[in-house]
Amino acid sequence: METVGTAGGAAQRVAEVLRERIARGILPPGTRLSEESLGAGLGVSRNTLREAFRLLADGRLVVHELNRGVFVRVLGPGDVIDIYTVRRALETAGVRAAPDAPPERFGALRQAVAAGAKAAQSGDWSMVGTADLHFHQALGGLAGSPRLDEYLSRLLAELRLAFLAMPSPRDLHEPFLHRNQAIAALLESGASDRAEAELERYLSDAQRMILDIMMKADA
Amino acid sequence: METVGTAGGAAQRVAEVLRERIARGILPPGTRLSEESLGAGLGVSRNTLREAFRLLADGRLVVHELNRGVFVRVLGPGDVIDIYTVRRALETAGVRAAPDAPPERFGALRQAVAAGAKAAQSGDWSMVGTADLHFHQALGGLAGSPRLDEYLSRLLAELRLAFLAMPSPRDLHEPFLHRNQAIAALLESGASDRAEAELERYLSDAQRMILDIMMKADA
DNA sequence: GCATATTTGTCCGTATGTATA
DNA sequence: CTATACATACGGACAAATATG
Repeated sequence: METVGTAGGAAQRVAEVLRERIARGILPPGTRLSEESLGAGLGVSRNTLREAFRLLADGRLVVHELNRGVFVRVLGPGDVIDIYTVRRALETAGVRAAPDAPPERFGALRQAVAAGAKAAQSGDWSMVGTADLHFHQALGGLAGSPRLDEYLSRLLAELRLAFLAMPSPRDLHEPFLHRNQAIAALLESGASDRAEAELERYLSDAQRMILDIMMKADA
Repeated sequence: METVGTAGGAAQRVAEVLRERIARGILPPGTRLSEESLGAGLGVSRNTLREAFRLLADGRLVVHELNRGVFVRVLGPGDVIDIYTVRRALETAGVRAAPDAPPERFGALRQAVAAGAKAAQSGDWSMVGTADLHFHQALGGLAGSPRLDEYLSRLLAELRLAFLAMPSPRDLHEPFLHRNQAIAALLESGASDRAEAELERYLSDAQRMILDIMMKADA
């Protein structure tokens, strides 16, 4: 009698499932995560579920209000500004490390650019969005630092919450497709200084765009 | 009948207590944190303790080995290199933001420098170490980003684990006292470019020193 | 403002699986 | 290889807080 099939701990597994559902928008921001109903659906006890909640809360994907329960996080303008501040720090660190990075690391970059182009051709703008996130994860990855990777990964997972609230994924991601490609080209040609400057502009523009749409939606 | 006196959740309280004990060296790296013995001493159940463990594990202060329990983390050379990579990214981001930072933020900087000087006078080199960490936390704080603050805080808490393994706190911290002061002075005079360069050198030297001592201790 | 129902917070007992002596 | 110790996870219980009427 084994309810679990995989190894690695039940709480982590449950957290991963919930992370996925949140990223997909199945559990939209603001949703309340009831211990009872979710636990029944996932076949785990309340105790295990609570451990999973701690994991998610620490990743900022949910907020834990005392004696009220956990809710999928809703991002405000302040959060977006904050996230972009740290993105700038981490991604530019990766770009600055590019000259000393082993050539293999550029593979992830090329791959993400290719995935973005392919998704755009088939009109799957949601997938363009994930390819964009992969590209920027790869930018940070140039630093070759597991911790930097992890922090950036969390940050981008949070940012996805903002993407979910955007009305038109196409308007959101299309303008940045070729800019990713341009940054990748600059990096491969060894012009990491210009790549960094271009990245800074990219991030500024993207931040402004998200904030604009957010403000409009509030009105 | 309330066992707890404070508000905020038992798990978080327990995690905070353990964090403190780890930072103080009461629970040295490698120590095994038994669910049973600790729970009895803290007056909380295993369930609550397990939730606290998840929190600490996520902060990398303890490692959670499946079916074996949790242990206070022992840092290897790779961890130190990694931590300094991310420190560089986050702290230089703070320094680069200094010109646009409101003047109040420099107060934490001055305060940390003063605390370091005072602790050095009284020969309390452990306190010099914490003042050093406060100073660098304040450097990152110049960016005005809650998330950057949090990531840097975690990072420095981890680094403290390495400090605990160092034989002579004085040799470790004394050489850097005046360098913190110099960086602060450069920042206040508006020369953030030179401050950034100085900070980069600082971090390189500190990293090398810790690694040297670590290698020697292994032999 | 009050009483009730729901939900969370915490603890305990227990069965099962895994690692180690 | 067996036995012991321990972590993992479940389910039930009760208190406390919150939400609802």
